[in-house]
Amino acid sequence: MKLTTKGRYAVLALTEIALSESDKLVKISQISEAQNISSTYLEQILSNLKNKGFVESVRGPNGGYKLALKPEEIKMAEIIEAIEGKMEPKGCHNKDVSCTGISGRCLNHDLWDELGKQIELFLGHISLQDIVEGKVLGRSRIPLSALD
Amino acid sequence: MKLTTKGRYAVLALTEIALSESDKLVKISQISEAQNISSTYLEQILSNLKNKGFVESVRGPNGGYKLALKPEEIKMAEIIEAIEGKMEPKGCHNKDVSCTGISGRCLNHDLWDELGKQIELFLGHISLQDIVEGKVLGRSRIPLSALD
DNA sequence: TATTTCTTGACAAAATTGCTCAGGAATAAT
DNA sequence: ATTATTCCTGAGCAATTTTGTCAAGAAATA
Repeated sequence: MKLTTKGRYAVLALTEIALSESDKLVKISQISEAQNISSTYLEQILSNLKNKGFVESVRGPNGGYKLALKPEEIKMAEIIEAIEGKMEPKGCHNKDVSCTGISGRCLNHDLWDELGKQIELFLGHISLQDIVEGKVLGRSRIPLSALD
Repeated sequence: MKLTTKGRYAVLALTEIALSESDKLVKISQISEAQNISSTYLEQILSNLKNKGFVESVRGPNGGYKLALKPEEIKMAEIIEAIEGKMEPKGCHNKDVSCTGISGRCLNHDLWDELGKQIELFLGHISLQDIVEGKVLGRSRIPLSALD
């Protein structure tokens, strides 16, 4: 799993865009100043977000970015995955040769798989609209109990 | 949040120890060979796990490690936190000056806080015993819905 | 005493992160 | 047409983190 500033900046940038009046273009310089993030770094990120279809851009004076989708349609998991790549908390790195251990199979594989699934479930259910409306706190849940 | 090989190796090592007959000492060389992990690297990790109270050690011929607690008492979150440090997916890095944005406050802070909470909830409910018994798969859950 | 095993700390190669920089291309206002 | 503005792209790079290695030693046992 991976979660770097790049992914967080992406969410932040999209949040800023979502907060502006609909269809009003938001410039990189605005986001950069508002959030105190390097504008050249943001350029990379927004260019990427554009290629992945989250935003549309207009060049030239008074240009900028706007959302290409409705805020309800943009899920956190999609943003992070687009920017950081597939988030699979790599299990045992040697699934080929070893991964045997004393037990004969890799018991940890399941753990990292399921953790990845949990993260994706969580982020996959939080939309940009939820962020804008502040409906995030208190949504995490205790996992299911071990079955007997 | 952080999850590197060090943390995964720690879980793996403890799993190997938990799988051996109770009170039988497990050597680093055994774990190293079984899982194909550098033994000198494992030394660091196990030494750390010992200092944090997860295992006890015996030096000399036929020495090794054994669990200092019952497998049910050792939770994944504790292991990872002991090895990798507090896992707080740092929200906005500038909570002091900026963090204002167009909106006037940092709306993303909640997201990373809650994600951190979700991860800790998940890993805090999976014990070493669960791992040994293979009771991990299928325990992740969909988050709560946004309240209206 | 010799061997085995854990213990500790310093160090280093490799990978990743978090940017900067230099140029370019499109658009709009003049 | 010219100029200013804005997005776009790729290269490169310093700092940090990761993932170890290595050397020296201490405790225990045979």
